[in-house]
Amino acid sequence: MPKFKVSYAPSVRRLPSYLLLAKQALDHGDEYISGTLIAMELNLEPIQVRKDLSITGIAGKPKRGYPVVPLIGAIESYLNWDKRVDAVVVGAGNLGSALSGFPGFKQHGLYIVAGFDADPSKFGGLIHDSPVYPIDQVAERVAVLGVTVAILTVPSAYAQDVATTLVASGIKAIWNFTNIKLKVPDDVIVQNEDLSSGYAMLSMKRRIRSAMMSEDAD
Amino acid sequence: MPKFKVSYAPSVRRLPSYLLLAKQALDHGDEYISGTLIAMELNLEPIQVRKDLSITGIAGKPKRGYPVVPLIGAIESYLNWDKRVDAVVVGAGNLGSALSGFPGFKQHGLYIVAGFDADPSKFGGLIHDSPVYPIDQVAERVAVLGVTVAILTVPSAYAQDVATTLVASGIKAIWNFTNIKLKVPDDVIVQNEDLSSGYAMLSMKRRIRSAMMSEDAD
DNA sequence: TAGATTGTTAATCGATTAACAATC
DNA sequence: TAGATTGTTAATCGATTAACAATC
Repeated sequence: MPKFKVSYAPSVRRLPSYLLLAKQALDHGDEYISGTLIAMELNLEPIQVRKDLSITGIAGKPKRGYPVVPLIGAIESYLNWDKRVDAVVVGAGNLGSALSGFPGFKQHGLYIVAGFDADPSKFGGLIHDSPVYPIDQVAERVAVLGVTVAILTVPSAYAQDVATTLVASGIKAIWNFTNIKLKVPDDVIVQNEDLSSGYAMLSMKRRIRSAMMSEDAD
Repeated sequence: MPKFKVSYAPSVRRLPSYLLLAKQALDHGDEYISGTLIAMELNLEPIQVRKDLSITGIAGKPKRGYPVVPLIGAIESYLNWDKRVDAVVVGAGNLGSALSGFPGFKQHGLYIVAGFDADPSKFGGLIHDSPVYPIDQVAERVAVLGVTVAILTVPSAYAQDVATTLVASGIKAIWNFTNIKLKVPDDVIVQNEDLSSGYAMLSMKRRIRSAMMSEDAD
Protein backbone atom coordinates (compact mmCIF):
# COMPACT_ATOMS: atom_id res chain seq x y z
CA MET A 1 0.00 0.00 0.00
CA PRO A 2 2.11 2.89 -1.21
CA LYS A 3 -0.59 5.31 -0.17
CA PHE A 4 -0.68 8.85 -1.50
CA LYS A 5 1.73 8.09 -4.29
CA VAL A 6 2.86 11.39 -5.77
CA SER A 7 2.73 11.58 -9.56
CA TYR A 8 5.79 13.08 -11.16
CA ALA A 9 7.65 12.79 -7.86
CA PRO A 10 11.05 13.59 -9.38
CA SER A 11 9.59 16.73 -10.96
CA VAL A 12 7.94 17.75 -7.70
CA ARG A 13 11.28 17.42 -5.92
CA ARG A 14 12.90 19.76 -8.44
CA LEU A 15 10.22 22.45 -8.32
CA PRO A 16 11.51 24.11 -5.13
CA SER A 17 14.86 24.85 -6.75
CA TYR A 18 13.09 26.41 -9.73
CA LEU A 19 11.03 28.47 -7.31
CA LEU A 20 14.16 29.72 -5.59
CA LEU A 21 15.68 30.81 -8.88
CA ALA A 22 12.45 32.52 -9.91
CA LYS A 23 12.44 34.45 -6.64
CA GLN A 24 16.05 35.45 -7.18
CA ALA A 25 15.14 36.62 -10.68
CA LEU A 26 12.31 38.65 -9.17
CA ASP A 27 14.66 40.28 -6.67
CA HIS A 28 16.95 41.00 -9.56
CA GLY A 29 14.15 42.79 -11.33
CA ASP A 30 13.82 40.34 -14.20
CA GLU A 31 10.43 40.03 -15.86
CA TYR A 32 11.15 36.66 -17.49
CA ILE A 33 13.34 33.68 -16.75
CA SER A 34 14.03 31.03 -19.38
CA GLY A 35 14.09 27.29 -18.90
CA THR A 36 17.47 27.33 -20.57
CA LEU A 37 18.86 29.62 -17.87
CA ILE A 38 17.33 27.59 -15.05
CA ALA A 39 18.80 24.43 -16.54
CA MET A 40 22.26 25.96 -16.79
CA GLU A 41 22.09 27.18 -13.22
CA LEU A 42 21.08 23.75 -11.88
CA ASN A 43 23.07 21.53 -14.24
CA LEU A 44 19.93 20.09 -15.78
CA GLU A 45 18.70 19.67 -19.34
CA PRO A 46 16.49 22.51 -20.60
CA ILE A 47 13.89 20.02 -21.80
CA GLN A 48 13.65 18.61 -18.29
CA VAL A 49 12.99 22.03 -16.81
CA ARG A 50 10.28 22.72 -19.39
CA LYS A 51 8.67 19.32 -18.79
CA ASP A 52 8.74 19.86 -15.04
CA LEU A 53 7.28 23.34 -15.23
CA SER A 54 4.50 22.19 -17.53
CA ILE A 55 2.91 20.25 -14.66
CA THR A 56 2.27 23.51 -12.83
CA GLY A 57 0.32 24.85 -15.82
CA ILE A 58 2.58 27.88 -16.33
CA ALA A 59 2.76 29.13 -19.91
CA GLY A 60 6.03 30.46 -21.20
CA LYS A 61 6.67 32.85 -24.01
CA PRO A 62 8.94 31.77 -26.87
CA LYS A 63 12.18 33.72 -26.95
CA ARG A 64 11.58 35.23 -23.47
CA GLY A 65 10.96 32.33 -21.13
CA TYR A 66 8.52 32.16 -18.23
CA PRO A 67 7.04 35.33 -16.71
CA VAL A 68 8.62 35.45 -13.25
CA VAL A 69 5.67 36.52 -11.12
CA PRO A 70 3.16 34.07 -12.61
CA LEU A 71 5.81 31.35 -12.49
CA ILE A 72 6.30 31.85 -8.76
CA GLY A 73 2.54 31.81 -8.34
CA ALA A 74 2.12 28.66 -10.40
CA ILE A 75 4.74 26.67 -8.48
CA GLU A 76 3.51 27.87 -5.08
CA SER A 77 -0.04 27.10 -5.98
CA TYR A 78 0.81 23.66 -7.36
CA LEU A 79 2.69 22.76 -4.16
CA ASN A 80 0.03 24.34 -1.97
CA TRP A 81 2.70 26.65 -0.62
CA ASP A 82 0.44 29.66 -0.96
CA LYS A 83 -1.64 28.58 2.03
CA ARG A 84 -0.51 28.66 5.62
CA VAL A 85 0.02 25.30 7.34
CA ASP A 86 0.66 25.00 11.07
CA ALA A 87 2.91 22.31 12.47
CA VAL A 88 4.47 21.19 15.72
CA VAL A 89 8.01 19.96 16.22
CA VAL A 90 8.28 16.91 18.43
CA GLY A 91 11.77 16.62 19.83
CA ALA A 92 13.21 20.04 20.59
CA GLY A 93 16.85 19.01 20.28
CA ASN A 94 19.33 20.45 17.86
CA LEU A 95 17.61 19.06 14.79
CA GLY A 96 14.19 20.26 15.91
CA SER A 97 15.61 23.70 16.66
CA ALA A 98 17.39 23.83 13.33
CA LEU A 99 14.21 23.01 11.46
CA SER A 100 12.18 25.49 13.49
CA GLY A 101 14.60 28.22 12.56
CA PHE A 102 14.90 27.34 8.88
CA PRO A 103 13.79 30.55 7.14
CA GLY A 104 12.63 28.73 4.03
CA PHE A 105 9.74 27.04 5.79
CA LYS A 106 7.82 30.17 6.69
CA GLN A 107 8.30 31.32 3.11
CA HIS A 108 6.63 28.09 2.05
CA GLY A 109 3.71 28.64 4.37
CA LEU A 110 4.90 26.25 7.06
CA TYR A 111 4.59 27.74 10.54
CA ILE A 112 5.92 25.92 13.56
CA VAL A 113 3.63 26.89 16.39
CA ALA A 114 4.92 24.70 19.22
CA GLY A 115 7.63 22.29 20.22
CA PHE A 116 7.58 19.29 22.53
CA ASP A 117 10.32 17.55 24.41
CA ALA A 118 10.84 15.00 27.14
CA ASP A 119 13.57 17.04 28.81
CA PRO A 120 12.12 19.19 31.65
CA SER A 121 14.93 21.74 31.32
CA LYS A 122 13.43 22.69 27.97
CA PHE A 123 9.87 23.24 29.15
CA GLY A 124 8.85 26.85 28.99
CA GLY A 125 11.74 27.63 26.68
CA LEU A 126 11.49 28.65 23.07
CA ILE A 127 12.59 27.17 19.80
CA HIS A 128 12.67 30.12 17.47
CA ASP A 129 9.70 32.02 18.92
CA SER A 130 7.62 28.93 19.63
CA PRO A 131 7.05 27.59 23.15
CA VAL A 132 8.31 24.16 24.19
CA TYR A 133 5.91 21.97 26.13
CA PRO A 134 6.30 18.62 27.91
CA ILE A 135 5.83 15.79 25.51
CA ASP A 136 2.98 14.33 27.55
CA GLN A 137 0.96 17.43 26.75
CA VAL A 138 1.05 16.64 23.04
CA ALA A 139 -2.50 15.31 22.87
CA GLU A 140 -4.19 18.26 24.56
CA ARG A 141 -2.04 20.95 22.93
CA VAL A 142 -2.41 19.53 19.44
CA ALA A 143 -6.15 19.39 19.96
CA VAL A 144 -6.30 23.00 21.16
CA LEU A 145 -4.00 24.27 18.44
CA GLY A 146 -5.86 22.30 15.78
CA VAL A 147 -2.58 21.30 14.19
CA THR A 148 -2.48 18.30 11.85
CA VAL A 149 1.17 18.29 10.79
CA ALA A 150 4.04 17.15 12.99
CA ILE A 151 7.79 17.16 12.45
CA LEU A 152 9.32 14.22 14.22
CA THR A 153 12.89 14.66 15.48
CA VAL A 154 12.98 12.49 18.59
CA PRO A 155 15.66 9.83 19.15
CA SER A 156 14.75 6.82 17.05
CA ALA A 157 14.13 4.65 20.10
CA TYR A 158 11.04 6.73 20.88
CA ALA A 159 9.92 7.38 17.32
CA GLN A 160 7.17 4.76 17.02
CA ASP A 161 5.66 5.46 20.45
CA VAL A 162 5.60 9.18 19.87
CA ALA A 163 4.16 8.71 16.38
CA THR A 164 1.38 6.58 17.81
CA THR A 165 0.58 9.31 20.33
CA LEU A 166 0.63 11.93 17.60
CA VAL A 167 -1.83 9.97 15.51
CA ALA A 168 -4.08 9.47 18.51
CA SER A 169 -3.94 13.24 19.03
CA GLY A 170 -5.22 14.01 15.57
CA ILE A 171 -2.01 14.46 13.61
CA LYS A 172 -2.59 13.55 9.96
CA ALA A 173 0.86 14.12 8.45
CA ILE A 174 4.26 13.30 9.91
CA TRP A 175 7.52 14.59 8.53
CA ASN A 176 9.77 11.89 9.86
CA PHE A 177 13.45 12.68 10.46
CA THR A 178 14.14 9.42 12.31
CA ASN A 179 15.34 6.31 10.54
CA ILE A 180 12.42 4.30 11.88
CA LYS A 181 9.79 3.13 9.41
CA LEU A 182 6.68 4.29 11.25
CA LYS A 183 3.57 2.16 11.42
CA VAL A 184 0.57 4.48 11.14
CA PRO A 185 -3.02 4.16 9.90
CA ASP A 186 -3.70 4.38 6.19
CA ASP A 187 -5.04 7.93 6.30
CA VAL A 188 -1.92 9.36 7.93
CA ILE A 189 0.79 10.69 5.64
CA VAL A 190 4.43 10.02 6.38
CA GLN A 191 7.26 11.75 4.59
CA ASN A 192 10.58 10.14 5.46
CA GLU A 193 13.73 12.21 5.44
CA ASP A 194 16.51 9.71 5.58
CA LEU A 195 19.97 11.14 6.19
CA SER A 196 21.56 7.72 5.74
CA SER A 197 20.30 7.56 2.16
CA GLY A 198 22.04 10.83 1.42
CA TYR A 199 25.22 9.62 3.03
CA ALA A 200 25.02 6.40 1.03
CA MET A 201 24.91 8.50 -2.13
CA LEU A 202 27.90 10.58 -1.02
CA SER A 203 29.81 7.41 -0.22
CA MET A 204 29.06 5.91 -3.63
CA LYS A 205 30.15 9.08 -5.41
CA ARG A 206 33.45 8.99 -3.56
CA ARG A 207 33.82 5.34 -4.51
CA ILE A 208 33.19 6.14 -8.16
CA ARG A 209 35.69 8.99 -8.15
CA SER A 210 38.34 6.73 -6.62
CA ALA A 211 37.68 4.16 -9.33
CA MET A 212 37.89 6.83 -12.03
CA MET A 213 41.13 8.19 -10.65
CA SER A 214 42.88 4.84 -10.49
CA GLU A 215 41.70 4.29 -14.07
CA ASP A 216 43.27 7.60 -15.14
CA ALA A 217 46.53 6.42 -13.65
CA ASP A 218 46.75 3.70 -16.30
CA MET B 1 28.14 17.29 -16.66
CA PRO B 2 26.35 15.13 -14.10
CA LYS B 3 29.68 14.01 -12.72
CA PHE B 4 30.00 10.89 -10.59
CA LYS B 5 26.60 9.59 -11.59
CA VAL B 6 25.70 6.76 -9.24
CA SER B 7 24.42 3.60 -10.93
CA TYR B 8 21.36 2.11 -9.30
CA ALA B 9 20.89 5.29 -7.26
CA PRO B 10 17.40 4.31 -6.03
CA SER B 11 18.77 0.97 -4.87
CA VAL B 12 21.72 2.62 -3.16
CA ARG B 13 19.31 4.91 -1.30
CA ARG B 14 17.39 1.91 0.00
CA LEU B 15 20.41 -0.09 1.15
CA PRO B 16 20.81 1.77 4.47
CA SER B 17 17.33 0.75 5.57
CA TYR B 18 18.11 -2.88 4.73
CA LEU B 19 21.31 -2.55 6.71
CA LEU B 20 19.42 -1.25 9.73
CA LEU B 21 17.00 -4.19 9.61
CA ALA B 22 19.87 -6.64 9.23
CA LYS B 23 21.55 -5.16 12.30
CA GLN B 24 18.31 -5.42 14.23
CA ALA B 25 18.03 -9.05 13.16
CA LEU B 26 21.57 -9.60 14.38
CA ASP B 27 20.76 -8.06 17.77
CA HIS B 28 17.74 -10.31 17.86
CA GLY B 29 19.98 -13.31 17.36
CA ASP B 30 18.66 -14.26 13.93
CA GLU B 31 21.00 -16.08 11.60
CA TYR B 32 19.04 -15.32 8.44
CA ILE B 33 16.71 -12.55 7.27
CA SER B 34 14.54 -13.00 4.19
CA GLY B 35 13.90 -10.46 1.47
CA THR B 36 10.22 -11.14 2.01
CA LEU B 37 10.47 -10.00 5.64
CA ILE B 38 12.51 -6.92 4.78
CA ALA B 39 9.96 -6.00 2.13
CA MET B 40 7.06 -6.35 4.56
CA GLU B 41 8.84 -4.25 7.13
CA LEU B 42 9.53 -1.44 4.66
CA ASN B 43 6.38 -1.63 2.54
CA LEU B 44 8.33 -2.68 -0.52
CA GLU B 45 7.98 -5.52 -3.01
CA PRO B 46 10.09 -8.59 -2.19
CA ILE B 47 11.44 -8.65 -5.73
CA GLN B 48 12.71 -5.11 -5.28
CA VAL B 49 14.58 -6.03 -2.14
CA ARG B 50 16.18 -9.03 -3.87
CA LYS B 51 17.15 -6.94 -6.88
CA ASP B 52 18.62 -4.24 -4.65
CA LEU B 53 20.60 -6.69 -2.54
CA SER B 54 21.97 -8.41 -5.61
CA ILE B 55 24.11 -5.36 -6.41
CA THR B 56 26.06 -5.91 -3.19
CA GLY B 57 26.95 -9.43 -4.29
CA ILE B 58 25.37 -11.11 -1.27
CA ALA B 59 24.11 -14.64 -1.91
CA GLY B 60 20.93 -15.75 -0.20
CA LYS B 61 19.79 -19.23 0.61
CA PRO B 62 16.43 -20.44 -0.73
CA LYS B 63 13.89 -20.96 2.03
CA ARG B 64 16.06 -19.17 4.63
CA GLY B 65 16.90 -15.77 3.21
CA TYR B 66 20.17 -13.87 3.51
CA PRO B 67 22.74 -14.75 6.17
CA VAL B 68 22.67 -11.74 8.50
CA VAL B 69 26.36 -11.29 9.24
CA PRO B 70 27.54 -11.59 5.63
CA LEU B 71 24.62 -9.39 4.55
CA ILE B 72 25.72 -6.61 6.88
CA GLY B 73 29.25 -7.01 5.62
CA ALA B 74 28.19 -6.94 1.98
CA ILE B 75 26.16 -3.74 2.32
CA GLU B 76 28.80 -1.98 4.39
CA SER B 77 31.51 -2.98 2.00
CA TYR B 78 29.50 -1.94 -1.05
CA LEU B 79 28.83 1.50 0.46
CA ASN B 80 32.40 1.78 1.74
CA TRP B 81 31.00 2.08 5.22
CA ASP B 82 33.51 -0.38 6.58
CA LYS B 83 36.30 2.19 6.35
CA ARG B 84 36.70 5.24 8.54
CA VAL B 85 36.18 8.62 6.90
CA ASP B 86 36.97 11.89 8.67
CA ALA B 87 34.92 15.01 8.08
CA VAL B 88 34.54 18.55 9.32
CA VAL B 89 31.29 20.38 9.95
CA VAL B 90 31.26 23.93 8.69
CA GLY B 91 28.58 25.92 10.46
CA ALA B 92 28.29 24.86 14.08
CA GLY B 93 24.68 25.95 14.51
CA ASN B 94 21.81 23.73 15.46
CA LEU B 95 21.91 21.73 12.25
CA GLY B 96 25.66 21.23 12.40
CA SER B 97 25.38 20.15 16.03
CA ALA B 98 22.53 17.80 15.24
CA LEU B 99 24.50 16.12 12.48
CA SER B 100 27.63 15.90 14.64
CA GLY B 101 25.65 14.08 17.28
CA PHE B 102 23.80 11.73 14.96
CA PRO B 103 24.81 8.29 16.27
CA GLY B 104 24.26 6.62 12.90
CA PHE B 105 27.20 8.40 11.28
CA LYS B 106 29.92 6.93 13.46
CA GLN B 107 28.36 3.53 12.85
CA HIS B 108 28.79 4.17 9.15
CA GLY B 109 32.40 5.11 9.56
CA LEU B 110 31.88 8.87 9.41
CA TYR B 111 33.81 10.69 12.11
CA ILE B 112 33.38 14.41 12.61
CA VAL B 113 36.73 15.63 13.82
CA ALA B 114 36.19 19.40 13.92
CA GLY B 115 33.64 22.14 13.53
CA PHE B 116 33.95 25.68 12.23
CA ASP B 117 31.84 28.74 12.81
CA ALA B 118 31.91 32.47 12.28
CA ASP B 119 30.51 33.18 15.76
CA PRO B 120 33.37 33.88 18.23
CA SER B 121 31.23 32.74 21.15
CA LYS B 122 31.47 29.23 19.75
CA PHE B 123 35.26 29.12 19.38
CA GLY B 124 36.87 26.70 21.77
CA GLY B 125 33.54 25.03 22.40
CA LEU B 126 32.60 21.53 21.41
CA ILE B 127 30.04 20.01 19.13
CA HIS B 128 29.68 16.48 20.41
CA ASP B 129 33.31 15.95 21.43
CA SER B 130 34.81 17.85 18.53
CA PRO B 131 36.40 21.30 18.91
CA VAL B 132 34.95 24.34 17.16
CA TYR B 133 37.39 26.65 15.41
CA PRO B 134 37.04 30.07 13.77
CA ILE B 135 35.96 29.67 10.20
CA ASP B 136 38.99 31.55 8.91
CA GLN B 137 41.15 28.72 10.21
CA VAL B 138 39.47 26.25 7.86
CA ALA B 139 42.32 26.14 5.37
CA GLU B 140 45.12 25.47 7.85
CA ARG B 141 43.11 23.06 10.04
CA VAL B 142 41.82 21.02 7.12
CA ALA B 143 45.35 20.74 5.81
CA VAL B 144 46.70 19.60 9.19
CA LEU B 145 43.85 17.18 9.78
CA GLY B 146 44.08 15.82 6.26
CA VAL B 147 40.32 15.80 5.97
CA THR B 148 38.71 15.69 2.53
CA VAL B 149 35.02 15.60 3.43
CA ALA B 150 33.03 18.62 4.67
CA ILE B 151 29.47 18.92 5.86
CA LEU B 152 28.14 22.35 4.96
CA THR B 153 25.52 23.82 7.28
CA VAL B 154 26.17 27.56 7.06
CA PRO B 155 23.43 30.09 6.24
CA SER B 156 22.82 29.95 2.51
CA ALA B 157 24.10 33.49 2.00
CA TYR B 158 27.60 32.28 2.83
CA ALA B 159 27.38 28.85 1.24
CA GLN B 160 29.20 29.55 -2.02
CA ASP B 161 32.01 31.56 -0.45
CA VAL B 162 32.60 28.95 2.21
CA ALA B 163 32.48 26.16 -0.37
CA THR B 164 35.09 27.94 -2.45
CA THR B 165 37.33 28.22 0.60
CA LEU B 166 36.78 24.55 1.39
CA VAL B 167 37.78 23.51 -2.09
CA ALA B 168 40.87 25.71 -1.93
CA SER B 169 41.70 24.00 1.37
CA GLY B 170 41.71 20.54 -0.16
CA ILE B 171 38.15 19.39 0.50
CA LYS B 172 37.09 16.90 -2.18
CA ALA B 173 33.53 16.08 -1.11
CA ILE B 174 30.85 18.42 0.25
CA TRP B 175 27.66 17.25 1.87
CA ASN B 176 25.59 20.32 1.22
CA PHE B 177 22.67 21.10 3.54
CA THR B 178 22.07 24.57 2.09
CA ASN B 179 19.67 25.20 -0.75
CA ILE B 180 22.40 26.80 -2.83
CA LYS B 181 23.58 24.98 -5.94
CA LEU B 182 27.31 25.13 -5.35
CA LYS B 183 29.75 25.84 -8.14
CA VAL B 184 32.81 23.69 -7.60
CA PRO B 185 35.51 22.15 -9.80
CA ASP B 186 34.74 18.93 -11.64
CA ASP B 187 36.73 16.73 -9.31
CA VAL B 188 34.83 17.83 -6.20
CA ILE B 189 31.80 15.80 -5.20
CA VAL B 190 28.67 17.53 -3.96
CA GLN B 191 25.80 15.69 -2.36
CA ASN B 192 22.81 17.99 -1.94
CA GLU B 193 20.40 17.43 0.90
CA ASP B 194 17.44 19.57 0.04
CA LEU B 195 14.85 19.93 2.78
CA SER B 196 12.55 21.86 0.48
CA SER B 197 12.27 18.85 -1.83
CA GLY B 198 11.09 16.76 1.08
CA TYR B 199 8.60 19.39 2.11
CA ALA B 200 7.35 19.61 -1.47
CA MET B 201 6.67 15.87 -1.35
CA LEU B 202 4.83 16.18 1.97
CA SER B 203 2.76 19.03 0.57
CA MET B 204 1.82 17.03 -2.51
CA LYS B 205 0.81 14.01 -0.43
CA ARG B 206 -1.47 16.23 1.65
CA ARG B 207 -2.91 17.64 -1.55
CA ILE B 208 -3.59 14.15 -2.90
CA ARG B 209 -5.26 13.06 0.32
CA SER B 210 -7.52 16.11 0.26
CA ALA B 211 -8.49 15.30 -3.31
CA MET B 212 -9.18 11.69 -2.40
CA MET B 213 -11.29 12.67 0.59
CA SER B 214 -13.48 15.07 -1.32
CA GLU B 215 -13.92 12.31 -3.89
CA ASP B 216 -15.08 9.92 -1.19
CA ALA B 217 -17.66 12.46 -0.17
CA ASP B 218 -19.44 12.00 -3.49
C1' DT C 1 12.80 38.99 -40.28
C1' DA C 2 15.90 35.71 -37.85
C1' DG C 3 16.56 33.08 -34.14
C1' DA C 4 15.96 31.68 -29.43
C1' DT C 5 12.76 29.42 -26.74
C1' DT C 6 8.48 27.01 -25.78
C1' DG C 7 5.60 22.91 -25.88
C1' DT C 8 4.20 18.60 -28.01
C1' DT C 9 4.89 14.09 -29.73
C1' DA C 10 7.90 10.22 -30.11
C1' DA C 11 12.04 7.58 -28.80
C1' DT C 12 15.11 6.07 -25.47
C1' DC C 13 16.60 4.84 -21.21
C1' DG C 14 16.46 2.95 -16.69
C1' DA C 15 13.81 1.23 -12.78
C1' DT C 16 10.25 -1.66 -11.20
C1' DT C 17 7.62 -5.62 -11.48
C1' DA C 18 6.22 -10.24 -13.26
C1' DA C 19 7.09 -14.96 -14.28
C1' DC C 20 9.31 -18.92 -13.23
C1' DA C 21 13.09 -22.22 -12.88
C1' DA C 22 16.56 -23.43 -9.41
C1' DT C 23 17.41 -24.82 -4.78
C1' DC C 24 17.78 -25.64 -0.05
C1' DT D 1 9.53 -34.49 0.17
C1' DA D 2 6.95 -30.10 -0.12
C1' DG D 3 7.19 -25.46 -0.21
C1' DA D 4 9.17 -21.03 0.67
C1' DT D 5 12.56 -18.20 -1.04
C1' DT D 6 16.27 -16.93 -4.16
C1' DG D 7 17.96 -15.23 -8.55
C1' DT D 8 17.51 -14.76 -13.52
C1' DT D 9 15.31 -13.42 -17.64
C1' DA D 10 11.65 -10.90 -19.74
C1' DA D 11 7.88 -7.49 -19.60
C1' DT D 12 6.07 -3.34 -18.05
C1' DC D 13 6.09 1.07 -16.44
C1' DG D 14 7.54 5.72 -15.87
C1' DA D 15 11.07 9.25 -16.38
C1' DT D 16 14.30 11.41 -19.29
C1' DT D 17 15.76 12.90 -23.57
C1' DA D 18 15.39 13.85 -28.60
C1' DA D 19 13.27 15.93 -32.48
C1' DC D 20 10.86 19.49 -34.29
C1' DA D 21 6.92 22.45 -35.30
C1' DA D 22 4.93 26.64 -33.31
C1' DT D 23 5.68 31.29 -31.88
C1' DC D 24 7.04 35.57 -30.16
